[in-house]
Amino acid sequence: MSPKLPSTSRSLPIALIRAREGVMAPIRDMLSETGITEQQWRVLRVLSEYGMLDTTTLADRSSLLFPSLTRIAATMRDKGLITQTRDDVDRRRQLIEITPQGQKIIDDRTAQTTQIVADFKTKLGSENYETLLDLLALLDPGSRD
Amino acid sequence: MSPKLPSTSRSLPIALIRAREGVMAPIRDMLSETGITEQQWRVLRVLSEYGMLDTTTLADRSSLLFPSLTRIAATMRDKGLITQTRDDVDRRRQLIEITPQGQKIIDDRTAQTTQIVADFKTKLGSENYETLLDLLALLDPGSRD
DNA sequence: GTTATTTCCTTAACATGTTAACTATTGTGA
DNA sequence: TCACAATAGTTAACATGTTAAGGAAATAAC
Repeated sequence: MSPKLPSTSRSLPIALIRAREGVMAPIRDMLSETGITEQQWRVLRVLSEYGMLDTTTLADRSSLLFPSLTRIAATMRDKGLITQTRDDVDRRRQLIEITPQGQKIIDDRTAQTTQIVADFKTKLGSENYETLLDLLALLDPGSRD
Repeated sequence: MSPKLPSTSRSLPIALIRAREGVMAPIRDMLSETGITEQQWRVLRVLSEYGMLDTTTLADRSSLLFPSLTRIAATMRDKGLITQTRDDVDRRRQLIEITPQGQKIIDDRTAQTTQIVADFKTKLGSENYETLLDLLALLDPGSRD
């Protein structure tokens, strides 16, 4: 006999989407004042943490697909948030770096962002929060099993 | 002193994105043969589970925004996967129902989908799997605290 | 050293995400 | 009943997601 599908209310993909909505809501509220998108914020965060990166590494660490990053980087370059330079050794490669103006966006929102994270930890409890990150990491295709 | 932002490798939004990528990968592989998208699949799943629904309820249960659902429904109607009818009592309201052709897509993939879900349960362990769903539900803005 | 392959990135095309403005229908209050 | 507000959806505009095709530079094969 044919097995039943799980109810959508107990579906892992849908639960992940909804959880993401919940987590992103306050972050989007914060970003709406800055004129940058959630993805642009992610790129700034990664560049701020790791310094100058090539496009491939940046896409990987920002969890963005290549074509998306191409467009996003062009937008951010036009806004003066990043710089793009060719790698002299391997001229296929492109190096991307955050500008002081980009870094300022991060710095100006650090306190708010920290508060948002703290609120979620409180909501879930520190232990649950860490457990959740660990379980999510198990589903990450990029992490080793 | 200004507090430090958490490393992006331990960021909840990014962890949710990556987990979703991992979960959706096999589902997308399955769907690529059918010619429908992940969101269209979700709409079919919800309609199959709940029967005829108005647009608002369908959008909510499918975790789709209104404008997205408007376009998706038009596409699915053209493909013959759903029907759209006006509510005679309240003519603002639109009722959407799955067609036999749409139901067939679900039925033909039930075994595969069930297997994918089973694989994830095995990968995480049944207990962790349920814990994960519970924790994700806590972040869902639609659920009661 | 020239062709084939691979790597890194861009472009294109279509679907969806997101916010805001807009239309049509229904409900309300004076 | 008439102005006003609320509700249900649509449309528009721009950004991103996703897959496929294309282009340029580096590498491998011969």
